[in-house]
This record gives sequence, C-alpha cells and structure tokens, in this order.
Amino acid sequence: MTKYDPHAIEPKWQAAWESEGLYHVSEDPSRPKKYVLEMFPYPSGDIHMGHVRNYTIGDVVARHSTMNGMNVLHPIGWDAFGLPAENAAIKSDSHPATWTYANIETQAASFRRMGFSYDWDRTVRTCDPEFYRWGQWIFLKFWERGLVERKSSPVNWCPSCKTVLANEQVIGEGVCWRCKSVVQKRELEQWFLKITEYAQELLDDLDTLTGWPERVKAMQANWIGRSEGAEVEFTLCDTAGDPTEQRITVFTTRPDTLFGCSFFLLAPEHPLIGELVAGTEYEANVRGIVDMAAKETSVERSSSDRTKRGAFTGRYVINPVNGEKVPVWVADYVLMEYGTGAVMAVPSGDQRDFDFARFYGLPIPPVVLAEDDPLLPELAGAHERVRADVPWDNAYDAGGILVQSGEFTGMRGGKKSEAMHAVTAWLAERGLGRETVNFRLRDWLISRQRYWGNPIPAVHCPTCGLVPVPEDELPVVLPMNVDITKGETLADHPEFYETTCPKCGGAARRETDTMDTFTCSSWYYLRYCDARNDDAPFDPAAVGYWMPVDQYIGGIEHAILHLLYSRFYTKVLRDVGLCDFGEPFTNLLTQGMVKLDGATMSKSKGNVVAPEDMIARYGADALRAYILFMAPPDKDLDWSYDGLEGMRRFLNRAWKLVDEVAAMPASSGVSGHGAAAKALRRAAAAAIAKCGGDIERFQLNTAISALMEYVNAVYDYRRDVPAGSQDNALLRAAARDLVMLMAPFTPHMAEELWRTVLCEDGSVHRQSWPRFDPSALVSNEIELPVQVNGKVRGRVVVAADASEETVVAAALALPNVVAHTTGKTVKKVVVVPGRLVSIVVG
RNA sequence: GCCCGGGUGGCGGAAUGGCAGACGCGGAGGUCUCAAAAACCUUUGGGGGAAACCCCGUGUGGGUUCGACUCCCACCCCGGGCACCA
Repeated sequence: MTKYDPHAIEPKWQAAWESEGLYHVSEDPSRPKKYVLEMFPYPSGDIHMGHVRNYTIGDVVARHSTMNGMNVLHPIGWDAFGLPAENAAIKSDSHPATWTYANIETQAASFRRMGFSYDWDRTVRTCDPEFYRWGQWIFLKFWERGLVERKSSPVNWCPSCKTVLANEQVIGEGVCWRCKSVVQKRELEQWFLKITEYAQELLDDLDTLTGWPERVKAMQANWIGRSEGAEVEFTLCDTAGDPTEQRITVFTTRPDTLFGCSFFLLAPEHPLIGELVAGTEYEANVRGIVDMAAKETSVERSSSDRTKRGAFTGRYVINPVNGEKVPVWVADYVLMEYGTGAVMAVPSGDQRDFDFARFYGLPIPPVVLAEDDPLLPELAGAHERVRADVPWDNAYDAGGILVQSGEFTGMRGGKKSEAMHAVTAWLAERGLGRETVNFRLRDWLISRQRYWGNPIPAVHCPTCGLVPVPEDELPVVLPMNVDITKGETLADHPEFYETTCPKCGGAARRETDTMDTFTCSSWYYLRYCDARNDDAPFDPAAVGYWMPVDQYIGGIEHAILHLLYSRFYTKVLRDVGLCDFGEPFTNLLTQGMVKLDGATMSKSKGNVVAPEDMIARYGADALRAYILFMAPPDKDLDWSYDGLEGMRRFLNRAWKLVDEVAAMPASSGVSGHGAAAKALRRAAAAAIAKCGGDIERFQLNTAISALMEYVNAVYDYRRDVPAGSQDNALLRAAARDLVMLMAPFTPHMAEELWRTVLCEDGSVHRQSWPRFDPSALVSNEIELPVQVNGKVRGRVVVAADASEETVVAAALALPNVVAHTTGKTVKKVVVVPGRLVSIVVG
C-alpha cells in the first residue's frame, strides 16, 4: 500500500518528462496536427489564479489531443516589453530588463511546477533581439506595402504613462487601459499602421469564424463600426452670401432626410473655421466654443446628456437638393475624428440636432413622418416646405413617409430605404454626392514615447525625409545603457540616435519612439512554429504545417485589442506572401476571470490568492483539477477554498482504488458476469464517452464529475461483490481506464499510478485515449417514467426491445397510474422509445 | 440608447424539448475510537403526511407542446462591450 504524496511525485515526474523530452514536438505529416495555444503572459510577477486557469485549460486540451493521436504544438513564451517593467525599474532603482528576466524565470518555474506540457525549446521572449528583430522586419514589410504612415492627428495621451495610446487602449470612460488615468487629446505627429484599409475584410471575415464566441465577434463588429450612407457636397458661400467654388463634404446615414436640413455644423477642430470667421463679428463667439471644446477632456465632451453648445459662423452653405441656403454653425458635439468633421443637421430626424435647434431657436422642418403621425394628413403630398416646426418633444428617427421633399415626397424613408437610394442616385448623377461606407475604426497608432519596447526601424533624414532602416542592418538594438530611473528615453542618447541616412549617407537622426507592445503579440504565435530561425521570422513551410491555431484560449479583455490586431497582421502577412491563410485563430475560448468576493484580484488591492501557496499545500494536480471543477471555463469564477479539500479527498480515493487493485493478483479466476460486473462495464463506457466528449466541448467541470462518478461506481462494485468473487482482470482494466482518463487533468498522479503503481510500460501521456464498448451501454431492461397529464406518476421496467403495446399496457397497469386515470378517458398515449410514456386523460 | 452574456437548493454548479437539482462543498445523523482526526455509511429543494403518496418549485407574465430550465412573445433584475459615430 502506498500513500498519495503529491510533493514527492510532482517534482519527480516534471524532471523525468523534461529529460525524456516528452513534450518536444516537430512537424510530422503522418499525423493530424493540432496547435493549442494560450495567450502568452506578461511577466508582471509570479503567476496568479487567472494564469493557473488559463494554462490548465490549455494543458488539458493539449494532452487530450495528444492521446487522441494528434501531433500537438503547445508552446509558451513571454510578452516581455511594456510599461510595468519601466515602472518597476524606477521603483526598485534597477533596469527593466533585470526585472523582466527575473519575473520570466519565476513564472517559468511556476509553470513547470504546474506540470504544463510545453515544448520549452520553442519559448520566445519578445524583448530578446532574436525575436524583436523580426518584428522590425515585419514593420518594414508593412512599410513597403504603404501600410505605415507618420502623420499628425489628434491622439490620446496618457499623462501618467507619458506616452500616446492607440484608440483601442482607451477604455471605459476615456481612461488608459493600463493605469486607468484619464486620457488627454493632443495634436501630435505619430506612427500609424493602416488597419482601416482592412476594415471591411476584418468585418466580413468575422462570419467565417464559426469557432469564436458570438460575444467577441459582436464586440469586434461594434468596434469596426461600419455605417452605410452617402457623402453629400454642400457649396460654401462667401461673406456676402454668394456661392464660391469651395464645397464641404458631409457623411450621412440618412440622405433621405436631406430636405430637412436646416443648418450645417462643423467640429470645433475643423481646419476651415479660422478662415471662415477671421476678422468678422462672429469670430469671438466661435473662438469661445473652439476654446471651450479644446479645454474639455474627452469624457466631459462625450457625455451625451449635457447641453450642446455652438456658435453661428456668419457663413452659409447651399443644400444641393433644394438650393436652400442654410447657416453654418460650429458645434461642440460634432467630432473631427468621425466622418468628415462636418455634419448636415436634420433636427426633425436626429435627437442631437433637435436639442441644438430648440436651444438656439433654429427651424425644425419635418421630412419623415410615421404613418400615424397627426401631421401626415396636413403634409401628405406637400412637395414644397409649408411647415418649419414640429409639435414634438423629440426627433423622429425611424422609417416613414417623406413630406416636403420635392420629387421624393411620398416615398418611404429610413435607413436602407427606397428614398435613401433615390436621393443618393439623384446626387450622384449631378456629381453632388455618392454612396459610401464609413467606419468607426481608426488607424492603429503604434509609436510610444517609451524606452522598454521594440525600436521603430526608421531614420529621419533632413534631405531624404523618412527612410526605413535597411533589412540587413536589423535589428536596431535597444541599448541597455538607458537609465530610466533618471527619466531617460532613447531621445536622451545621442550615441543611439545620431546616425547616417541609409539613402544619402548624410547625417540623420534615428527614430527614438518604440512600438506598441501589441505589435509583438500580433505575430508571436507564428514565431512558435519556427522559434529558433535566424534567417527569417519563420519558415513559411513550418507555419504552413502548424497554422492556423486550432484552439486559442485567453481572457475576454483581449476581445478587441490583441485579437483584432492579430487578425490584421495575419491578413497583411498573407498579402506579403508569407502565409496562405487570413485568420490566425480557428477556434477561440474566452475563459472567465478568477475573482475573489466578486472583485478582480490584484496586488494593489491585496486580495490575491497565490497559486504557489496552493501548490505547496495541496499539490499542483489538486489545484489543476479544482480550478477546472469550480465552474465551466468560459464563466467567471469566484475563488473559494471550500471545495479544494474535497478535491484532495477525491484524488486520495482514486489513488487508493488504483493502489488496491494493483496489489491484487492479476487474475482471480473469477469472470464477472453478474449484474455488478455489468454495471461496472457500463460505468467505464459511460465515463470514457462522457469525459472525452466533455473535454471536446470544454465542459471540463462535468468531465471531472464524470471521473468522480466512475470512481464511485468502481467503489460500489468493490463494496457489493464479496472479496473472493471480484473479477480482478475487470478491476485492473477499470483502473487502467481511470488513470488514462485522469491523465490530462492530474498528469503527475496519473503518471505515478501508471508507471509505478500499475507498472505499465511507457508514459501514460503517450497512451491512446481509451476506447469504450458501446454495447456495454445497452441493457436488456430499461426503466421508463410514466407521465399522466405531464406529471410523473410511476415507472415501468420493461425489456429494451418491448413493443409499444407492451409498454403501454405495463404503464396503464401501474397502481398509481390507475389511481390517476380511473373515472377519466385516456385520450392519447405518447411513447418515446427508450425515454418515457406520456398518458393524456380528460 | 444600441449590441452581447446571465438569472436553477444554504453554496459552486448539472440537465440532445422527456424523471429538475448530476457531481462536489456545506449541514444533520451514524459506524470505528478512551477521545479526536481521517475514513466509511445514511440523509439533505420547500411544504403536507405514520406511510403510500400529494402539493409547490428553474427571475416575472403570457404562448407553443402530450410534455418547457430548455422553444416563441413581452417584461424585470444583474454583468459586460460600444456610445453626441451624424
């Protein structure tokens, strides 16, 4: 008899697996491949429960896939550039690299203690020059394709992180994703990747991602924000009110409401404003609005319930459909970064315009009326404007009948309506507008004014302008002598930035911004396929073999950020010719968060449960099984110690069972034919079927309950059959099956039971997933519930192949069924074979 | 406001339209022990009943169905994403 001692067996097998190279993989065309990937960690310290959950889920999937005969790639690495390293370095008066590499070592040790089946030969650390050099190389490919742009625009500035941020990194109420500071808008020249060129494809291809959660696809579609509509050109008038040559274009989703445009709006940041009002009596008022808008944070600016403010510019534009002159105002609710920064205001059809019109006493001519609108009898058929106000309290923005709309009067208006297409066509014929599509998605701002990142491989030459660093000069190495504790960046190091132009050879200045860390995570999964390649980011053949990732697992917080950027990178690399697929992740599992008392765990809140403590007390196997058993993987989970003891109890029971069976003589000479043996065979078949199926469906919590039920069933057999009459061969087969089923969840314990206790050959992790005998699930007698008027009133036991008449007769004969049917007429009897009998009486 | 999730015992959670509450935690009672721990056994949605059984029960109200946690309609509550996006 041996005792289950996780602390003795776990380190033993971790070392053995490593020396045996058990998890080392290479391309093998003879087996189906499977790429199982968990989002790589940021080395912020030791691992937390979220990591334990994420990587355990992936490990179970990887191990189960291997046992099912697949060639499984299951790598790990570190997303190692980024601000926390700088902050930590400042705090501890050291270098970001020191902190980062130390944390990587700590985390790697913890991962080893968890028993994860990684191929450590493929590890990447994004702060290693061997990795980031290829990130720079890919950047140059983007540049060659015209997807890199340096431009001035209003950008998000985090005052605490002292850098600009991408739109995707501004979250919630306009705060920095990392430090939660309120973000400011600044007009700055920055580096962008033109993700907007792929907006339509990124949206369309969401439909092909059938293995992704709807939630994530909805969030991405929402973020991309496609709007169908039209561009409409308004002719600008001079100060005297006469038409000029200049036109201002607006974007609208409702060209059908064009006849209801009674004023015209410009964003406070609109470049035309200065010249429109310069030297006029309106200048002071307009400047007031512009200055006020500039002062406000984006949060203040975007709260929709505040009073909208604006000022008349003194100018007019001509509405192309009716030639009407409408006043041009500047308004603080118009955004420069969406559409064209100019808006045609239709107050009867848009709540914001309505509020603005009411506040400033501007006309509100109705143009689209609901069928039951009291105004309709009066205005139906009115082609010319007879009314410039409405008796409403709110704008009407749904579909309806057009009135006061010239030749379009009487048509149906609304989004994607007849009138919308008719008006747009009318404009297009005259060169005054066209159908168009607008996206909410903005280009990806990738430059960061920070040290600890991948240097942008570019040179500013006074003669040649922006020049890419030639490929053979890569990598642009991030120098280690930058002292960020003194607030230094690359811009403080002339020996870094002083260089010569690769084109003309003249004195030039190297770019000192680094790239957003999300550029690293946008392609790391490709590097795993060929991680040690020194001649290219990866061998297309290796990527062709392993990619796309068959199962990706990670947190929902990357629903937009990382998952959108990676999709973009993949599509560009496909167009570059480095791969032949456009989507990197075929199936995605977004695992729920691990919380404590409903709150996210964090070091700053001090509510962290340390996995290392749990490993020390209960062992890694118990922790793995427990965190999976607590909740389905995709749901949030509130950490509790309550069931951990119970999980250890289960592992002890399973251990004891296998240990006892292993100690029995190989054969008892008894062959189990009785009901107990039959029940045991059935339990084994049910466990194998359920456990495997549940893993494939990611119902890992019920997969573990299937194991528990199986263990209970074997104990039932041991209890119910007298010691001398037990079928030892049957029990040994049951124990073997159990150990193999447990292998993905509790790999160390399963290995010890397999190799040491059961004395089987080879590793349990190299075994084929057990097969089950479907005939064991078939029994000759079945028990059917009998319902009377929908309520269960009894059960009949009948032969499995009994005829319907027999079943009905037996059901109707049940005493309790008789009691509920006497005095009533049996109207109908439904027999669902193998399921139930339903009797309807009345 | 728009778009996604979710609401089941004391708790975590199970249920291809077919016996609601699997499995586990916790609780109660018991066996073993001088005692305790561990282990094992019984029991555990609420109410009624000596029992057989009966009634109620999956956020609310309707509907479809022989039968609804599951499907449909309307609503309430909780969580998340987006949001002066024209």
